[in-house]
Amino acid sequence: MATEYLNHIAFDSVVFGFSGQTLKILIMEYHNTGLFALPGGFVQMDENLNDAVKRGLKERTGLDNIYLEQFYTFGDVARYQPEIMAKIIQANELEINGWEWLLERFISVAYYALINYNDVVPQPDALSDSCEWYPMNELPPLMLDHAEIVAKALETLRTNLDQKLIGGNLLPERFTMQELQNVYEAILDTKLHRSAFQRKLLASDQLVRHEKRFTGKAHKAPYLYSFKPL
Amino acid sequence: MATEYLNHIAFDSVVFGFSGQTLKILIMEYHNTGLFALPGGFVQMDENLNDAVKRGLKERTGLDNIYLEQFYTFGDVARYQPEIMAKIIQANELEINGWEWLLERFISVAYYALINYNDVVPQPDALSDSCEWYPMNELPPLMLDHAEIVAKALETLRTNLDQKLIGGNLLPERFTMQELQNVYEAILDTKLHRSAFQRKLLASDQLVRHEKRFTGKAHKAPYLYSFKPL
DNA sequence: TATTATTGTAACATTGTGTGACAATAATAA
DNA sequence: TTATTATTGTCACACAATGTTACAATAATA
Repeated sequence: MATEYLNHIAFDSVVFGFSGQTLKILIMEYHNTGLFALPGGFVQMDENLNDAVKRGLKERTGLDNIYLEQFYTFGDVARYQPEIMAKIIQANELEINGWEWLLERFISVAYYALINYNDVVPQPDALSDSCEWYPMNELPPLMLDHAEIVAKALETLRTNLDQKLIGGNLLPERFTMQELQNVYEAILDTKLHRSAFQRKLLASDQLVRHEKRFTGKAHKAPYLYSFKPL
Repeated sequence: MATEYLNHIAFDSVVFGFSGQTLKILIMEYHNTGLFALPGGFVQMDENLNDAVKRGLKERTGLDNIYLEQFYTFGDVARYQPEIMAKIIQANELEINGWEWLLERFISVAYYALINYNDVVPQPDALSDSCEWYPMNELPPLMLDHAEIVAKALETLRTNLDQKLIGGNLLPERFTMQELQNVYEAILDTKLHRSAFQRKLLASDQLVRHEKRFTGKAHKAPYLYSFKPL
């Protein structure tokens, strides 16, 4: 057990989803501790770092092929707080023997993921009793430096949003222009001009227009779009 | 010795300098091995990751207060090649005892730095017999995945260049507009329009104009500029 | 004093975006 | 059947940023 993973190295994932006009992320709660944390994990001895993160996400979300991007590695000494890890181990009634490696200092490589909220039923891991969606403005207090990790993830997502046009990863395959605009507004936390937004995205040559979606409401039906495959 | 550093964790630095119209980086050569590598190092048990990198750069360049940015963490299994580390240890006629930790798998956190070429006399470390500037297009074959690290550093520098206006870190305190344009052209590997470049940088409100520089040439003398302090 | 090379800046064209307006249209109400 | 309502797709205009060209200013030389 102790030699299964690379010591001192962890990863954490900020998994973004979009539902009800707001941006949400996955947060786990550890058994009987009141401790909330980002879903994360460790790297097996014979495993690529990126593959370890994909494996972790697969376990939490059931999804393969997730849009995933590494954004920063957190390595301050201040994140070394063995009491917290000891508390988690004890709350799970585990013998410390075999888990000593968890009590050492860790550097954490952080990733963010964009997934379609409706594709997922979040699954806790063995040490946790829940893995749930939390709106970005209603996060519980997070352990260690996880609040800082979330803040940097959002900052990176915002700067990458326009250049990579990745907003669509938070939506189902087909979506309306209004839905896509809602995603952008939730991420950037600003109102955008409908006309300019539509013009810009159509001009980007990255969308395909499909059939209209008739919702039964008394107004013009919007077209559905999807992103062109790479 | 073995417990002084965090096992499995390394850092590498891509140190950019500018001289003779071309972008250069620092490369080290290990004693009697023909192996070339980026300057890097390891993180002490009680040291922040970012501080470890600053310490490493201070040893190679003598400079404090370097413009430094973390850009990616490399963690593929393929970078685990203990033969190479063994070769370096043997070439330095060291006993393997005490250096076993170097033969394990490492994850490397990569940073790039921008420094004023003329401020530096590169210093090799104990295992190396040289630390020298190499033009970007005349790099020697680099060990492990260091060529990939350099490529990603340049890519990141290019995308960050405009938004952060960091080009000035590669120049002396005062410089002409032409010199600054040369830096941008070397980094982006494209020609820029003199007029548009000058207009854009003056409009950015980040430059201070100083006295002219008289070079003795038969033409108008350019103004010197410096970046406004943060 | 004319010449030369380079610099600082203006002028115009082109492109991208902010802002508002308007016709098209899907359902409902009269 | 027709008017009404809300929303959508698109256009028009204004303004800002950038590409492109031109030209006067100027430091040294011929």
